[in-house]
Amino acid sequence: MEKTTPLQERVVQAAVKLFAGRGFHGTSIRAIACAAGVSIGAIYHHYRSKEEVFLAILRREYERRRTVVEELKAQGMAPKELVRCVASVHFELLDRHQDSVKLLAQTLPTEHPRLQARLRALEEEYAGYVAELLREGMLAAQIRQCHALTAAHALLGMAKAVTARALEDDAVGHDLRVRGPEELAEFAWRALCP
Amino acid sequence: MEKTTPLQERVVQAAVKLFAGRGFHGTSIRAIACAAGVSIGAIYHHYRSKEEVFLAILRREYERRRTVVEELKAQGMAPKELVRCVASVHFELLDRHQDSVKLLAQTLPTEHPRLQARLRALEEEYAGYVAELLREGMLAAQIRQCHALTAAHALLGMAKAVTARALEDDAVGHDLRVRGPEELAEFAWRALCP
Amino acid sequence: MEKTTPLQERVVQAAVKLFAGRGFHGTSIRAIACAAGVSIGAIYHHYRSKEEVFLAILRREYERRRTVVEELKAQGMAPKELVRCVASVHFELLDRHQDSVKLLAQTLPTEHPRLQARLRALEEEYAGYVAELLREGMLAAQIRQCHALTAAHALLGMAKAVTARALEDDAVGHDLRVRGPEELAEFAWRALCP
Amino acid sequence: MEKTTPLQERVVQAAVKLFAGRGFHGTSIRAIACAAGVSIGAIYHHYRSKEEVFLAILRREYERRRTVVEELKAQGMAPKELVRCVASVHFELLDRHQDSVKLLAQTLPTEHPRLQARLRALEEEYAGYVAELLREGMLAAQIRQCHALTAAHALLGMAKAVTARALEDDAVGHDLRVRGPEELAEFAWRALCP
DNA sequence: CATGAATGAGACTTCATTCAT
DNA sequence: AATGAATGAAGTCTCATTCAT
Repeated sequence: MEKTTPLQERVVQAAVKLFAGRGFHGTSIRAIACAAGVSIGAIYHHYRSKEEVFLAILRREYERRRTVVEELKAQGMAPKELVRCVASVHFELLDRHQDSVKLLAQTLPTEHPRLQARLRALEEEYAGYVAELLREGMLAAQIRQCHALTAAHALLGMAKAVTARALEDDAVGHDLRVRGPEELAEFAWRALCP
Repeated sequence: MEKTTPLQERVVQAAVKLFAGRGFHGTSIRAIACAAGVSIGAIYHHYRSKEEVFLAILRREYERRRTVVEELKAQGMAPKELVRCVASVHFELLDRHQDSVKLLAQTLPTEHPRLQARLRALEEEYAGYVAELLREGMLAAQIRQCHALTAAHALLGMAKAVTARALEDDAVGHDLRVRGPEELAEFAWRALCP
Repeated sequence: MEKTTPLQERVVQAAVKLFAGRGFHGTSIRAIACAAGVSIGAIYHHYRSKEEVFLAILRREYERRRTVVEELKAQGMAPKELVRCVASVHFELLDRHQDSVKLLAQTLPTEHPRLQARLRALEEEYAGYVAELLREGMLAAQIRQCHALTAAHALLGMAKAVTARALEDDAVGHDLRVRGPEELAEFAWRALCP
Repeated sequence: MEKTTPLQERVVQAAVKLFAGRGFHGTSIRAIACAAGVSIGAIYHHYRSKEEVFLAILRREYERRRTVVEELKAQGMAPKELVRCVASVHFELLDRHQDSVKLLAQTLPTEHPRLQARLRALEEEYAGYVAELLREGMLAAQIRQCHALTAAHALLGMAKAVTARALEDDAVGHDLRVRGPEELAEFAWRALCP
């Protein structure tokens, strides 16, 4: 685990909020420094570049999601239930981590040319993790035989899209924040049940 | 229908390729002008800003997708089949329009702060169209009762994610370009069948 | 006298209004063409450049002012009265030619580097004309002995400044449009009476 | 009092010279940066925009003129003498601050559409200050009853025009630089004496 | 460790002007 | 005569990053 200083914590928190609201390019280092109440130089002491700040955040978020699922698994949750959780884990985190959920739902590798490869690797890593879960489920005959990685991407893609829509502040958004998790879990389960 | 001059056609074609490869921010107007073999001024003669070029492209692409589905519907295709098509329409277009497919699979409203609302509206419009298809399917008892708009976003999100992955130039990508359409259609159909 | 086609008339009228409101640089040829309801090309048929349009207007305005004074002189008005008129001639024209008065009151040779010399020449020409009037007044002992060109510039400068202020749409502006001419004439006369 | 860094001082000095010579639009930020021997970014570090540089200069110049008059007043100079000074203060400053005198003599609110209001406010503020001087003079019966603000604008307008002419590098200009102050003071005094 | 002034490349955009039709 | 699409130079401004203090 990365050790983070209090300053890093402040930077990350400010950055998450800004990146989520205005995207990678819409957020300047200066804005982050300002929002975090630290100097520009201080950020460059801890991160090589703006891109590194961005990546550090995404890494942490994907890690967080894996941890949630890993704990459920450790508690003996069955694969068929895990699939539902993967689908709705964004929603579970919505209350306490709205900004980071928004960031994840709104980030695509295209966000920055030079970052493409690394962002993709991050997504692929998480998709690979989910695919592995699916394979275990297939072995346990709790999930239908299918192309695990495709299914993983489909699963994550749908979760991302619905979450993004749920974050809108309109009638549909409000509705989705209530019914989204269940709808999504149901959707996922039906698509993957044997 | 928008009439497009030959120059506009050249601009759009160059822009699609660049936006798809390097994203909105990674693509400069100069690069587009260069690639299209026109002057910078000529682009601004036809489009108010870089954002307008981007929007014009996306509008056209969504329009194209709607047209494809609309034609199938006109030929009498049943809702249960239409759902499969919506899921795999990106793949249908892959051969002739690789760049635009890539662009659509890689674009999120966050791409540009000032564009967010309009990009979202575009996505929402298409999602609304798909939701309407689903509702018709429900009436015909060919699709299970569900929250149509959520299902539409889920459907499109999964298609987007899988397509994006399929566009990668690695083993999985190649594999997906072959098996993706069927997997996706199956995934969608299972999730939505009565 | 320059002959002007109807098209030129439309161009000049539109240009005066725009130049007066937004200055030389704030006014584009396109805006003029648009406001005049003619094509850009048409403007370039009649004027070599935007600068020529601007100069044509200023020439016409200075000419107009000279004509007004010249007519009064032809009617036998005494030098001491003419001085008052020169001071307030802007106001005389205010009702029918608000835009051009505004333009003249707000234009300085600095408006455009490449125009400086020619604008200055125009101002100098008019100042020279006024200086000549003053010299005639001195000969007739109706005006005190003074450095005529200095006095002319002072006279025109004060008229310009007060007119500019009078054109503002506030309480002082309204007040000045009523009392300005008399105040100005009095000011000028006291400064120049023997 | 605004504290100015050495860099700001260099920027302002270069900017004054350029603005005076080529006007606001004829002077590019790049040219200022070049002439000041600083980077473009450095200018934007200290000023929000080119307009702010321009305004900062004008503010300083008007301030300087007020200070000159204020000091004379503090030394007990009578209103009737102060009027003469206000008229010729530009000339007093000519030796040491030729560029800024030129700038002031050649600047009108129209210089830039978006700046109009603020430039006008600056002029109006100074005119208001002069009007107040005139009112004090009227109370002391050293200046004739008149509309103070009109008189102030007239006074400043004439000073501006004569100064501008004096700055020309021809015979008249040379002549005016010698006789201008006295002529102007005389002109002003006659126009305003009881 | 921390600061923030300074850098300068590069982005978007405007606009006077030209020229084929 | 008239049109307006096309040009491309030039302008303002932003921003990631560096470095002396």
